[in-house]
Parts: sequence; C-alpha cells; structure tokens
Amino acid sequence: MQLNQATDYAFRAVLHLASLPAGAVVSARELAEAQAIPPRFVLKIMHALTRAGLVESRRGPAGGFGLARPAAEISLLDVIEALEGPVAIHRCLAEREACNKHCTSECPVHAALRGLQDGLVAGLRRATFASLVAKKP
Amino acid sequence: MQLNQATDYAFRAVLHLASLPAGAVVSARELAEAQAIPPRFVLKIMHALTRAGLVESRRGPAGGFGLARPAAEISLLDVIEALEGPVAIHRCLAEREACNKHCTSECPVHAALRGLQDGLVAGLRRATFASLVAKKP
DNA sequence: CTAAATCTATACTATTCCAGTATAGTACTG
DNA sequence: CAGTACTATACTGGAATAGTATAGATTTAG
Ligand code: SF4
Ligand code: SF4
Repeated sequence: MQLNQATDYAFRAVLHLASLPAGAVVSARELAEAQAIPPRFVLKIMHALTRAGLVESRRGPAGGFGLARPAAEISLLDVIEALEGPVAIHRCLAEREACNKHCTSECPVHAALRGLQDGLVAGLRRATFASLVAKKP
Repeated sequence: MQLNQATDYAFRAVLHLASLPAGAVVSARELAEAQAIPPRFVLKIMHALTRAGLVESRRGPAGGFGLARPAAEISLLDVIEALEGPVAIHRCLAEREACNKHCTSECPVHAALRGLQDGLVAGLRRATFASLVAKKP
C-alpha cells in the first residue's frame, strides 16, 4: 500500500527539471547528486520517464534530460504510471479477474474501494508539477 | 500500492460475520469454505482480527468467530489497520525520517500526498460494514 | 576522424516481503 | 477425558524491491 522508492526518486527528478529555466537540461550525474539518488539507479529511472514521454534526453557532451512538455501538463499521476503502471489500491481494481472468490454479483467492498480510488486518482491528476514548484519556498 | 491478499480475505470474513444474526458465530472451517479462503490461512487472518479487537472467538465444539461490536462500528480502515498497520501511500507519510533526501524545508510532493491520503483514510473510515452489507443484493 | 562524454537497454544480484503451510499448545463441551 | 476448535509462532518457496553492472549507441570538441 505504498509507492516505491524508484517512484519517489522520479518525483524528485521531475521536480528538479520543472524548476529549471525552459529548455535547460541537466545530466544524470548532476541529478543524482542534487537529489540524493544513487548514481547508477538514476539512469534506470530517467529511462522509464523518457519511455513514458515525460522527459526528453540529449546525448553526448553537454547532454542530459529536460521536460518533454510544460510542467503544468505533468502530474504526480503521470510519474507514478510511468514507474509503476496504472494505480490500483486493490487487486480487483487492477484487473477484475484477480478476485479469487468469483463473486457472482458486485461485491460491496469492491464498489466502495473503486469510489475511493477514483477520488485518489483524480487528486493525483490534479497535482501538476507546475503547482508543486509554485509551493516551494 | 495495493492492499494485500490477507486483507482482502479479512474483508470477506468480516462481511460474512456482519451479515449473520447478532450473537451468532461461525467456525474457521465454514468461513474458509463460504468465502474461498485457504483453510489454514484463515486462522492467521482471524487471529489478527481478534488481536485487533474486531472479532471475538469461542473455543471448543460449536465455537467460532463473531463480531466484537456492531457492524456499524467496524470500517474498512479498521480491518486494513488490523492486517497491515497504519495506512500510508508513501514512505515519508509512514514515518517522516524515511525520506533519504533529508529535505530541509517541507517537500511539496509530501504535502500533496498527505492531503490525498487524508481524503482516502477519511473515506475508508466512513465505509462501515453495516453500510456495505446494506448494499448487498 | 577519433576520443570522451553522455544516454540506452538489458542482465544480474542480494535482500525483503508475500502467501501460504505446519505444528505444538490451550480451552471448552459433552 | 476425548474430540473439537481456537492460539501462537515457526517455517518455506516464490515474487518483488532496490540496486549494480555492462555492453552499446549517439553527440560534440578538437
Ligand atoms: S471479494 Fe470483493 S473486494 Fe475482494 S477481490 Fe473480490 S471483488 Fe474485490
Ligand atoms: S522527497 Fe518529498 S515525497 Fe519524497 S520521501 Fe522526501 S519528503 Fe517524501
């Protein structure tokens, strides 16, 4: 019931990129140092963010990473989904067949959890990195 | 980011007990069969629920388990906490020191997630088994 | 052209957690 | 006192987590 460590590193990395002037890039090594991310591990995280289309990379000397679109269009949900796939607070909300009871009718717990998950996901979608950067001191 | 299997079994078990006439008890074996829970595993789950004070047990022949208080006073949150401990959607919300970045000031991601978690927890607390049973067909 | 810097992609590993089993013990009933 | 049923804890195989390692591709400077 918890986001994993890689996702947290990704939050820090995107927050770092979001507070940069537009168009600027920062190397994996700098990111790792500034955000206290293990230097080898940061590569894997940026790889996932790049594949998801949230960040863009430039190779070679003076290369690095930058946001692929405005920080106002990147939410906590986007980052979580890039690292962990779709959000699901219970197995049967990830895929309905995960219920090993094979309830004939709709399960009331399932229904209640679905409502709560929807609220959570909506909140994660509303939390953009533009709004988060704005809150920083 | 998902409730575990044991917690789901506990949901089914409590839902089963909540739909019984008041004062009735049901044995572990019956519970396991009715709710498709592995027969040995159900003992561990009922043990956790008993220790948390949500269910009461009676030993010996004709023994079994029943709710320790009215279904209206048992929520999804109570069951989750009995099986998994306090709800936390992120490591730094479980314990503040879990952040290996040692942010000097308040982290905006932390603040946003805390708000969302509070909403989720409030919803879980509001979902009592009395209301869930009422929704069953 | 070539060397160094930097990202890309995947394989590997140690540790921890999960899901479930096993078993020895305690309490109640008839 | 024998059988039923819960109590409590130890054990286990497999999967997930949190990283590390490495071989390769691309870009730029000189
Ligand atoms: S019993 Fe209900 S809550 Fe549990 S997995 Fe099945 S549908 Fe979901
Ligand atoms: S960086 Fe922010 S969100 Fe991540 S663990 Fe630290 S306080 Fe929590």
